[in-house]
Amino acid sequence: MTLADVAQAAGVSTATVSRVLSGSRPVRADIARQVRTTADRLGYRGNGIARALRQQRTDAVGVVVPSILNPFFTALVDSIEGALHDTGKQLVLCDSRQDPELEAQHLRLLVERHVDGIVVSPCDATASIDAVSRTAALVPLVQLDRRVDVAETDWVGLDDDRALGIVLEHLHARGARRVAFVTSRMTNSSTVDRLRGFEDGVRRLGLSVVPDGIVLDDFSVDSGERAAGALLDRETDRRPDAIVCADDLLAIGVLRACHERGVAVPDEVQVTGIDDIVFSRYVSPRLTTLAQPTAQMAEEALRLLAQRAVGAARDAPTIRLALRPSLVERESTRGQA
Amino acid sequence: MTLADVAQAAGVSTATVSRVLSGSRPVRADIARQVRTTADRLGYRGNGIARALRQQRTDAVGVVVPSILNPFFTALVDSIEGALHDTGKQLVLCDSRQDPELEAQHLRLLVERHVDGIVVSPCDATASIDAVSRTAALVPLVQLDRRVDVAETDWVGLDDDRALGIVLEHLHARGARRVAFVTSRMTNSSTVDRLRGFEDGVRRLGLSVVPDGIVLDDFSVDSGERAAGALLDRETDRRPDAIVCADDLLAIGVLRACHERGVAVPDEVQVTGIDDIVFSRYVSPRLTTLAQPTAQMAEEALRLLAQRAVGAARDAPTIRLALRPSLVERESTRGQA
DNA sequence: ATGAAAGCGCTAACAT
DNA sequence: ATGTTAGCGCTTTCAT
Repeated sequence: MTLADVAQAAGVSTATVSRVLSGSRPVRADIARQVRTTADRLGYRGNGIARALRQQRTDAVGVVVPSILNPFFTALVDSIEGALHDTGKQLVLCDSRQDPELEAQHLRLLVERHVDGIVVSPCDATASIDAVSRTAALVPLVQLDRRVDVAETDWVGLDDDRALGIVLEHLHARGARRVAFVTSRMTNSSTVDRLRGFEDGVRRLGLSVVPDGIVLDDFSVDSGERAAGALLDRETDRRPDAIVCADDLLAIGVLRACHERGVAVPDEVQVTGIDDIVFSRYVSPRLTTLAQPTAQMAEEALRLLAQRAVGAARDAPTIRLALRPSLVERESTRGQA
Repeated sequence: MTLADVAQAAGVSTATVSRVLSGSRPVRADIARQVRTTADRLGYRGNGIARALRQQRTDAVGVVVPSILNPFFTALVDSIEGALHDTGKQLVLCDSRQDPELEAQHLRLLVERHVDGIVVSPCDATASIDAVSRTAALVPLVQLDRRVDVAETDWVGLDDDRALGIVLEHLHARGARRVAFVTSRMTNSSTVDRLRGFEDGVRRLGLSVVPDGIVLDDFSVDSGERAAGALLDRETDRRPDAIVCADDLLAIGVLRACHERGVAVPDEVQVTGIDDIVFSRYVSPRLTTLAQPTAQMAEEALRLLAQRAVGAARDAPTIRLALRPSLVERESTRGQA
């Protein structure tokens, strides 16, 4: 069942059928109707592969994330899928499982698949450099959230410096003075930027960091729980009065550790996260956190991709779009003083 | 940069280059080496679109889920992505947002994209029938988790009858006698099957259901919280001593409602979920639930798809694979009596 | 073992 | 406004 079959059955040329079905050029109304009826009757479907080969465009975009199981990336993928669908494109989803090799392999496959563009959140700030820059040389590519510092690609993400500033100002205004920071190992850009933002904010606001107050593990509930354990099981004067977390998973772990020890949140210790994942609203106490504008991030990323797709802007200067986070005040920090 | 370019540069025919790079037929060792070197030097990439057109195979599988934001489907998609990658295929992800129209549109696009197969969890037991059966007539298709009852497709999912049986036996053994069931509206197959399983189990074990003890809303934390509110804010003798939930989101909402009211779990009320989403381990008390074997489900689904792909089994009798859930005992039900 | 050439199904340039 | 035809890049007969 091909265009040619429809053309023959309708007694017209393949070009006419193509024009009718794609609407690419005007066709006499009665012929158009006739073609459409015939196509319908035969159950003609169209072949996106043949079209893609001819048009050099697949209407597919590849997305590579470190872990779809991380609720933040789930939300991001959801936003991207929605935005893509609005423009008639589809999403090829790849999970790098935090493995640079697997990530590189996925990128290679996406290039072979000739996707129209690639959105990637590189799992490792250094180990991902090669694959990302090689790929960017072949296909429009935009980095989202995490990035590697190679000059030649656009990036959309959170303004991490400002993010930590907002959190620390909030905590400071609510009476916090001796803080701790629970984060992941410094293998990705978000982590690095957030640590810098934390240190800048501490200095600026005249806060102090408790001894061994910066704990590095990975983005998971369990490691948040461990980290908080270490911060809470010590003499009162070395305990923090606020624990800032680099993401919500860690913060939820911290809340669990507090609950376990009967440490009152927010009265004894205030706790904050980043991302505003769905579950941050459902823990007790509900988590104060910084929401990432995932819908806007997705939209901007795809806009940049589309821009690079047209030859003109192919080697325009690259853009870094740092979006503003918004504080979601809930119950794990104190009310207005 | 095409095969022809490589062929010319290496001084051989395109056929030879193709044979070398795909390994489809033996080629003299020195020529092979020469071809590979040339391809490397030129940075030749290969064009999956052209290959797909010629081979009538895209190495892509479409996946359509009701909502990627539901952690159960996230886990399922993750499992599918992993299993696909192991077989060199990629995943085209579509979210129907619980909308049968959107779902139908996604299915149509996947057919046009000529994916090798489709895995779908239909969002509506009746409204999805048309699109699913039409699609199944054109492409190998397997239903996963939810299904519509059309004869012509394979299905892989949980043994829902048995699932509720296991839960109720567990609760009964732990002293529960007057139970309630919190579930979603009867618009999808899982829901229908689970309700039947619940009613069968109640009868078999001689349990009683409290008045208005079956609450229908949707699969969300908020609706679980509402439902539990209605069950708990009543005279003691009309309260359930166990609340069975049709998924973990509902159960987490129920736990919140209990916490809010100071109702002790599991001492006053026992609570169970289904799915074993990641967060069920991180609520307080940790949730007793029924784990779905998502990895196995994904694997079986893809196996069935591959089977249908070969012409032979194209119209073999359809298969329904009901997998056995496993109980994960945590803190929201009582210990061994 | 290698090459020549057909053709997968479509669109777009060109001709009428 | 419509038809004819080349060709997107690859794999796979078929012939040698």
